[in-house]
Amino acid sequence: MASETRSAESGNHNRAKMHAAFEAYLNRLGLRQTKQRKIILDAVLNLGPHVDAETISLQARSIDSSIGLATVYRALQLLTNSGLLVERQFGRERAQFEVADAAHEHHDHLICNQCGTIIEFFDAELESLQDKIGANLGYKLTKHRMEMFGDCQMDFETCPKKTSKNKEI
Amino acid sequence: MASETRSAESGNHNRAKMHAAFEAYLNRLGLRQTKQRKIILDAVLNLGPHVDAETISLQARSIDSSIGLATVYRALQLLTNSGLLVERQFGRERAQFEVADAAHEHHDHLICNQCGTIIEFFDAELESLQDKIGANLGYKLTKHRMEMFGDCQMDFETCPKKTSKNKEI
DNA sequence: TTCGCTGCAAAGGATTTGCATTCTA
DNA sequence: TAGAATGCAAATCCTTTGCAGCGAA
Repeated sequence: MASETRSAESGNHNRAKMHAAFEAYLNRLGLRQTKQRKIILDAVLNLGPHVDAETISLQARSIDSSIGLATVYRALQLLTNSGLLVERQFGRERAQFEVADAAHEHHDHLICNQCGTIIEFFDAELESLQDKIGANLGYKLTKHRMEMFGDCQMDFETCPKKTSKNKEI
Repeated sequence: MASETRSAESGNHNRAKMHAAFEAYLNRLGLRQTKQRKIILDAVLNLGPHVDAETISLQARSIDSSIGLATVYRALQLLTNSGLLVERQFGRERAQFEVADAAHEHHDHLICNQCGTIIEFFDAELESLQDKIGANLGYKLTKHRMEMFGDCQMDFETCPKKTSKNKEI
């Protein structure tokens, strides 16, 4: 009702702004700009909102096949430290990186049991209820993570990822 | 307010019943009862409500030093499959096992940023709000996971685990 | 006497690190 | 040119697997 959903399409963030922010971050720390880092950031921006390092690596390699996986991980760490990306861990699976869109700084996830599709949403009522619960327990909350699992209306037979995300975590 | 907390002390589940249930499970599948499996179940019951495989292994080895880590992992898998334990993954850290207490089938977690203390709680309002959000997004929820992070009142200087749990996940 | 179990060691998968070389500033 | 960054391979960390011998039923 009060929840707003974020679509899964990419490219709704300002590419130039992201690159500028990354460059600024690198400069601030006296680090260097390299073509690999630019390519890796582009790869993240080109892919969907939830990507793992291997996918990013493949995308980056399609631009420059010499880019090593270690470089991808190192760049992702920089991007995460700079605040441009957020790293998330769903269950035991490989880490997922997502663009920290300033317009949607915080959101939660709804994950389809069958196909693994991840829907992002924000719900103000949920946020305030959480703060209230934390306060009742004597804690001042600094952050939280909430993942809901459910069944979508996809054609499960053809869903490429079906069955893989349905474990207890 | 409506939230109920579960204390972190161990031993509030019926040890004999757990062993009986495990034996029944093993029998049902034509598997064998071994002293290792009994020791490992005991280790879990003796330790707190959130234990990792290594801690369980150490506890089990203190009873029988010949028990191998692989045996611990295999037994934990059986215990998880039988429904007696639930395996949880917090961030990138090692998996935590917890006794699936029938009286508290579902609960969420509040984790202290400083010391890593895990508080379990259940809040009916939160549960129903989550279902509502899922329904609004067109999903029928099957389960969810919610983790809140906050600061407790412990003496941070002496807290053995401080700083280790405060990463973005 | 069967096989399921065990312990050990080796294998796995994701991520990190060491190091000589390459390249940015 | 200095030293940061790269690519590669080796190393980690947690967990799983293969296998020969052990032991429950």
